[in-house]
Amino acid sequence: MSDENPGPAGLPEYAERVLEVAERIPPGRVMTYGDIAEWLEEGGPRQVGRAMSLYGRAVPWWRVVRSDGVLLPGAEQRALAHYRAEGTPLRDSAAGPRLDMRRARWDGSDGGGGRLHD
DNA sequence: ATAATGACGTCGG
DNA sequence: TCCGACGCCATTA
Repeated sequence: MSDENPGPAGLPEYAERVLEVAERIPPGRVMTYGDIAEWLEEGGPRQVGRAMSLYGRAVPWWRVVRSDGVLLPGAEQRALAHYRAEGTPLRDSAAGPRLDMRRARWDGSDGGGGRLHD
């Protein structure tokens, strides 16, 4: 049987962990698919992306982004509105606004002294 | 079992 | 900066 091991919330355990991290990302900051995978020490960027596409609608999905800072295809306007509202660092490129990963990327550590950037 | 697909990532040109 | 080729890995066809 194609078992998915649904957790208490009714979704696969792995997806549940991904969503848990996504909810942890502070406003104005973002995390990449790859970073979340490493942080979980399980799966890879594509698995995180899959989990988000299937179950991520209930969490701040706009804070989970690609490493190159490209806005989520198909939801660019929605994402942009959130970024502006949260003050997420953006960058202007010829093709349009992109995330300024250098400043927006969050490593998973809380602000309490554990910041590695900036 | 093999091939194609996807909310990815890195590298070379 | 932009674009294509490859690598990666679970799911689908």
